[in-house]
Amino acid sequence: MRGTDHRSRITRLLIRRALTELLRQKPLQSITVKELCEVAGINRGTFYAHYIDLYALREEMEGEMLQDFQQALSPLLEEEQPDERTPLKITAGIFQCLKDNAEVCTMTLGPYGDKAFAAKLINIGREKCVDSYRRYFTNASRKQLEYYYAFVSAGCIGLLEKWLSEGMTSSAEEVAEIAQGIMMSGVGFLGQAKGAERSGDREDA
Amino acid sequence: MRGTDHRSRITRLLIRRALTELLRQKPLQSITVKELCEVAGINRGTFYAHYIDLYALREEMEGEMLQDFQQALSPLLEEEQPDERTPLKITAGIFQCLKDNAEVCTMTLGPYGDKAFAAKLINIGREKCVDSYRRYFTNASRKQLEYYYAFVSAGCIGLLEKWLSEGMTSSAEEVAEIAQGIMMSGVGFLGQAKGAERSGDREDA
DNA sequence: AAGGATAAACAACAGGGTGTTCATTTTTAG
DNA sequence: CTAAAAATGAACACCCTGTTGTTTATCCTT
Repeated sequence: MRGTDHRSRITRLLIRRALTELLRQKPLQSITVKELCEVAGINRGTFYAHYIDLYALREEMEGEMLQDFQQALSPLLEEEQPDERTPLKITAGIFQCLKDNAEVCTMTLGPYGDKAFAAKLINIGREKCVDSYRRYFTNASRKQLEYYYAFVSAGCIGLLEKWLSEGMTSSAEEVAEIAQGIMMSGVGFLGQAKGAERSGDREDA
Repeated sequence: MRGTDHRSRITRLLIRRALTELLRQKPLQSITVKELCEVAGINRGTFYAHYIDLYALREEMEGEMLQDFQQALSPLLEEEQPDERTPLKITAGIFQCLKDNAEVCTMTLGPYGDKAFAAKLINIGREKCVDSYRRYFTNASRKQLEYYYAFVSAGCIGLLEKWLSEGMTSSAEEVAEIAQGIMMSGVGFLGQAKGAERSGDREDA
């Protein structure tokens, strides 16, 4: 990588914006360096002065998103104020962080996103969550805990994709409540089933 | 596509096997026609005699998997024997079908799989499921139903990926029970939480 | 079994993207 | 203002692509 020159920073910004733009339309593998440089309005040689290839570029951007993500999460996961961090607040914090990084989310988790990155995201939370489950559900088998995590982590990303596809019009809290509700109660989240109906108090609009 | 000649069928078999083989190692976009032909042991020109490009090849294979899938599902979804098709049996049938098509599943849903195909799979069940939900959960909003489906369909695919990564050692029924359990009860699937413990009857080994 | 038809193998081609190098111009920083 | 750093444009050999034309092998029919 080149230095912290004013021009260097601008060039890298142009490159990143071009990639974000192009990843809205097609997968990385269908994007050529030449194409990206035309969109960015820079010389092709200049690209190679900054990055080895398109994959290195995406990796850098994903890495920064990952840092943001972990940083935004750390206060929520700290041991110091266990009274403050209710499950819902943690979930809401996660979705808020995702909303703040909407562009990168689209890039990495949208239709032309990077499956490997999604897997990485999931893995970050895995141990912590499974350990946490294990403390509360002492009778569940390790296998059950792992499968539960596999399901709900993928489910959350599916939810996020849906949210993205709708332009993230709902608030982070709202989506977090949905995720929370499903993870906690399954279909129970949808309210009383027909036939077992009662004077319903539910949480929809 | 060429005719049904004996040689043609063998050639196509070789091509398909080569693609399946290569997709274990890298995404389609990183595979060249040249490479595939070397693996398949055929001439590069011969490939173009059968397929337009690698994407057409994959599409054909995915299409066949999709047909298998819908065919395996149709008896489960028919209206004729509604007493036979309990939710668990349907779910088990789905996972059994996925297990029968393990190779294609790895190809399309594994680490180097095709996000678009997963999305297509999800969309197939969407309307049917949401309509079905709507009948049972008359008080839930459309948005809740859609978000619930987005979550659990993605969750099921996440579960499938986990299952695949473990070589599908568990039975289809077992995985179906897990999926069913989570979808129905959320964390409740994991048994009684600590603090609210009672003489537990759970379903693990 | 012979012969016409079909498909595969082979070779050659232009076209386009890659990654690198070099000389040149522009911009930044001291 | 000057020297260093960065961007540019052009050129390059390389590899993959997709196509075409020719030759060889295999098939199906008679």
